[in-house]
Amino acid sequence: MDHETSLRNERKRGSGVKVVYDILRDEILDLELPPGSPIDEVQLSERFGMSRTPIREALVRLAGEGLIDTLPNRSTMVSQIDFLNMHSYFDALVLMYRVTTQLAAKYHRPEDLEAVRALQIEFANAVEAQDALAMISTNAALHLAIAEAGRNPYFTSLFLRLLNEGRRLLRLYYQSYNDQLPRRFVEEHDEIIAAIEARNTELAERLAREHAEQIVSQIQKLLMREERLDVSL
Amino acid sequence: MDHETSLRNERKRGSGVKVVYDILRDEILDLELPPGSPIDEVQLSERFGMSRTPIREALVRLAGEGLIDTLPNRSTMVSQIDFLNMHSYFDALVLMYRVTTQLAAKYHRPEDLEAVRALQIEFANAVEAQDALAMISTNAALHLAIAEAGRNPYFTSLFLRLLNEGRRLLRLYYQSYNDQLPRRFVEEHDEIIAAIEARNTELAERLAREHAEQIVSQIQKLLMREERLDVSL
DNA sequence: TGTATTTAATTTGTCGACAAGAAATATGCA
DNA sequence: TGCATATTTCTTGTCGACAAATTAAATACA
Repeated sequence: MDHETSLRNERKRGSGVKVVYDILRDEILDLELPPGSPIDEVQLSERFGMSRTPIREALVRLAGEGLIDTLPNRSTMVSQIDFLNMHSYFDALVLMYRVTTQLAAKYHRPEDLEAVRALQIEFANAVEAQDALAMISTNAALHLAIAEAGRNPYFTSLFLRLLNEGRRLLRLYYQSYNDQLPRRFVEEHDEIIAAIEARNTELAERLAREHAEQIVSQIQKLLMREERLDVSL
Repeated sequence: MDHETSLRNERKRGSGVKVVYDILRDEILDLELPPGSPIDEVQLSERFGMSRTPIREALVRLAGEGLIDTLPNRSTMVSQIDFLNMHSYFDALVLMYRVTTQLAAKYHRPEDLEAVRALQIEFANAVEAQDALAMISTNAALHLAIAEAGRNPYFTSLFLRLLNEGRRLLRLYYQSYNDQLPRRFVEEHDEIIAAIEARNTELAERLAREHAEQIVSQIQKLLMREERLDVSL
């Protein structure tokens, strides 16, 4: 009996949905469940050792965030990454980088910066260790912490969705993170954090914009390369 | 037997959740279910003539959009309107007005403008008839149609959420929409639509910003008045 | 009478089962 | 053999029931 099903009996009432939701969400974002993977309710209920009801509730929440697609009366599967409308994604991502960083410079409190700095150290360590997966997730966590310091839940929730989507995207290409580029991100983060601390909203916004555009152009390069590969097949 | 329960037998499989979701959503946004109202699952299942399972699924979706709050193992109720952090709301609303209108000027197609114009006529009619509820909902529909012409689903979905929240807010104060102000909105809409059609992104963005700030300052005036009333009690 | 502890009632979370719809398979017919 | 139709299998949507958690009521005790 594996760990998940062994929790069957000791599970607190009401905790089942959250467990299933968190695990599936991570598996989708880490591409352990790649886009298009079929989601079978009975299979999941066997795996997690619970009935289909809490499984379904977790699936409804995942569908609400666009992580899975549900065809009525038919199969449900992990949602595809939309490569055709990628520019919409980049537009939204850059704008949210800018606005959340700007607001962080305006509204942050000292304790916010502590959390941000801790994550920046984690990110630097991941870069040093060349651990691409850790880089991806700590980078998202860092920028989310900055967004939270900006104290606008509307922007923060959209940004979270975009960062998650990006986590999936970057996971596709994490091999190509290798040489000098990550270190540059570490330096850019330091500059952004300094601007936030100095409450220099204009500078923070500009740095965030440049940082975001760096990332976007990097992803676009990877996409281009991949598209060329596709064509050449 | 009322209309809703009479549909019990003729209901298509899978349609139940959507029906409950749509009806509850509208009732919440129209303040027929005011903030704080208790949501009882068995009561709803009796009202809609179906079991608790589809009701619960609809509630999970509503909770995902922040329209209801659920305390584990305890009651669930219509979420409060957060008057304390209203500036976050206004910041997000103004930015989404600006960016969606700008993108509409850039990416719209002829058929988009037809839909927008139809809604603008509806809005003008509502203003003429001094029908505040129709004004609120057609205004939201109009700006959502503009956002859809901009073709960025990330912005559109956040904007939808904000417009819904605003629908609830405005519904609180719809009495005070009376004299010359609404007509000004009609004119501003016309100018915005013209700028979009001319593909003048800068002008469209500026007009949308001014329009949004008009609306925000109007709401703020109403809030101020209300706050003063509260204090004087 | 007031407070603490038990008991009952209410409401949510979970379960197992059944039925409807769609896909896969099998059958009938030219 | 090729195609249309019927049957079976599989998955989802819905149901009614039960159990756990919480709240309200009732009882006991100082």
